[in-house]
Amino acid sequence: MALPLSPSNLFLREEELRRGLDLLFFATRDLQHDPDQQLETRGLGSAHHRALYFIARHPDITVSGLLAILHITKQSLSRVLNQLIADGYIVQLPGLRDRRRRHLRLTEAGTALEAALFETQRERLTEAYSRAGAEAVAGFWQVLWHMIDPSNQGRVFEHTSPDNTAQR
Amino acid sequence: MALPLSPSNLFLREEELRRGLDLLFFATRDLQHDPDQQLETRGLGSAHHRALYFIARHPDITVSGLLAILHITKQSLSRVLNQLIADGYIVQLPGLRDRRRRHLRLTEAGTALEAALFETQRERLTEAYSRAGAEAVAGFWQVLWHMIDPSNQGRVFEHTSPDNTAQR
DNA sequence: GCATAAAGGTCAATGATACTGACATTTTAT
DNA sequence: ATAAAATGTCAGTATCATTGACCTTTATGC
Repeated sequence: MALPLSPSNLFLREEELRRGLDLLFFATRDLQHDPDQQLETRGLGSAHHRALYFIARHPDITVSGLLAILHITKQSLSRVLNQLIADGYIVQLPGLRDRRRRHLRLTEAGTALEAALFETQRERLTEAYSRAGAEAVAGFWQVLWHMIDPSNQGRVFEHTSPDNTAQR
Repeated sequence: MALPLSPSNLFLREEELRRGLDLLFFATRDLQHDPDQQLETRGLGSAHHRALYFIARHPDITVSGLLAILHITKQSLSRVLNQLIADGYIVQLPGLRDRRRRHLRLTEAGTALEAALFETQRERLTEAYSRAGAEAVAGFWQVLWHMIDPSNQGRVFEHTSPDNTAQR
């Protein structure tokens, strides 16, 4: 017969793990809902939002770099990028050091759109952060950080790639 | 000219908000990847997983209740539920008090499948919780909780509906 | 210099998940 | 008796993803 779990480890019981799954589901559900109207009026979807977001986050990221973040196929990404290019939200610039690489960058319109989409999420995020407090936010980051595959953790905040030399 | 932000509010700057978005993306991306092989071998997808999860979480939930959680149309949910019923993972039981309602319940096979899917996520979650510590987990919950629309917060941990009277 | 690999693009077919709109059934409530 | 609620279904469509095959351009290793 096993002893009851010590109180300090109660947060590892199944109910506490499922509570985290519940909260993650509802929070991301509501958070992703915010930019939707904004996107719909321009004939775009969540896939375009994700691409815009990470190009804003990592200026001059290559196609491979974006694929490594999004974990989709290049055919899927290609469709999304071509639409964003056709609509004038992003541009591709061949690399100087390696001209096979296409570095992705937001145009002025793309920067404006990405900022508008972020604005729809800002209030929810600032409300959540300020209601929870700075210490809670630190914990929030910690737990999420450790949920990420260690092999990917290194890439999360890598904002300047070692080869971001693009024309212009 | 505005004064610089006070250090106590630095966590509300845009970079800190975007950091949360980054972490949420990568953590949920990796977390949702875990059950995928398990699901694929049985011809199921993430939509089936979500339904199984919330039926496990809220035994005897009605179709309306599940729709309110998932925020999809009844046509979309119907397809998913019919597959799960056909495969013997869930059953529908008419309500005793209101026979229009269909209460959803996992079968033995459904309970086993849901448990197997949860197992694929358990290690990642326990690792994250224990590496981050109990205090961080509390913060993790707090921030996510405040990200949820207040109108929905009440329903998050409502495990026994006021009318869960189902046959058998 | 030449073979090979890397980075990227494209065509075609398909699958999973979602949507709108319309309509039907059963049961409850007024 | 009629209206409304809860659920189901048919039909068509959109979005986002997949696999597989093939191609071009450019870089690298020998």
